[in-house]
Amino acid sequence: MTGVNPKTEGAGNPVGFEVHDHTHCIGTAISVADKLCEQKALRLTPVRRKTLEILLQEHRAVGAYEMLDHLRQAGFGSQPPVAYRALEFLVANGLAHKIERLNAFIACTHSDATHSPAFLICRLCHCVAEAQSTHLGGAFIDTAQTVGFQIEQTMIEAEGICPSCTEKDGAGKADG
Amino acid sequence: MTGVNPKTEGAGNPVGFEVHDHTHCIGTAISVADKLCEQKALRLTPVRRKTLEILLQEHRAVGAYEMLDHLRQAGFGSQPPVAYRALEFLVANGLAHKIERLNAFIACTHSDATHSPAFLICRLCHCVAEAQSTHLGGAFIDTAQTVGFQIEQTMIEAEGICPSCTEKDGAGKADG
DNA sequence: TTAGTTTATGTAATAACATAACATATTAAT
DNA sequence: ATTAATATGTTATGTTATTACATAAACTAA
Repeated sequence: MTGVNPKTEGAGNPVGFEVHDHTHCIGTAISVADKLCEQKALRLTPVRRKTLEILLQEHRAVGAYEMLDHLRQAGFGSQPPVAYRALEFLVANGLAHKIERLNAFIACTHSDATHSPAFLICRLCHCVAEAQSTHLGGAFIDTAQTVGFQIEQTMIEAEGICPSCTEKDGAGKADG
Repeated sequence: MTGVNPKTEGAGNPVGFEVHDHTHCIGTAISVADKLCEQKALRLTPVRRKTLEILLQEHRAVGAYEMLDHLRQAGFGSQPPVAYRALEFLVANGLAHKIERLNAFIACTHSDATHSPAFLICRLCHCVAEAQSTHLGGAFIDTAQTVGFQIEQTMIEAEGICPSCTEKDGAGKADG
């Protein structure tokens, strides 16, 4: 369904469009989440922690029902709210993001601060990379200010083809 | 459900965050659509035309099932594909956009050319304004190029509070 | 400790959004 | 008129998400 087989991923495999030590990044992210929850007096309960771990392991956008399968296998409840509530908690606290385009969720890779996420979504394999959006083009901000709209949150989702799929798909679509 | 009552809108009412002659803009948009379809040898059939008219009249994001209600009342089929197909046609040909955040559709207000839409979505009344995104911040584009991702389509959806709701909501949240 | 409160989890039921598949009808081309 | 292509109507089903309510665990204040 996604074109990615998460079971074959491991440390050193290419994920998120680049090679990195995946095991390390999971551990780091969990530590960061722990610290954040301690600071904010949030409860990173077993389901929530497990949900975050699954997102980190998969390292791609995971649908709520797919997450539910994982959670059930891990011994948690098997009804939709179990997954939706855990995901909601993670999103609300900046530990994960929802990719609207895919109706799916992904672990945040920049947990250090509140940020406007920007995503690169591969339409072939559904891999997702999170970029630092930092700020939008001035024209957009200007429009908002001119009409008196107060922006609270901005979402940028770019759809296209990831480097891995560009290779598989043939050189015809790449210019280099 | 949406906080907006479309039935009370008319020429001169504030819609899309600013006052304008709504009747005029509907007529213009339909003309543009007619011309575009003629040029591209596309068929703006009765259901499709009616669907576009409804989007233009509402001047806000309309869900597929809400659209279906309208279409049924206008004598068209009453099953989901009727609405989804018409909306798909409009979106595919740049006459409408899907707001992923709301699972809803809105008429395009810049039909003159292919463009990357950017939306301002009011989280209180679900009004939507379309801005010209033109281009994104360089950092984002750079990231894509660096990792070798080929962007095909970009979606920007900003959520916040529209000027109309800012007024109603009290001055507490506004700074002016 | 206990009682009361808040927060989180489990489950059932259902709502909301979307598509597949197939029959019929319309349009365009010959 | 015949054929092919496109569009519509309808049935059925798949997918995503929420409401509502019962139970359990964690916190608070005696």
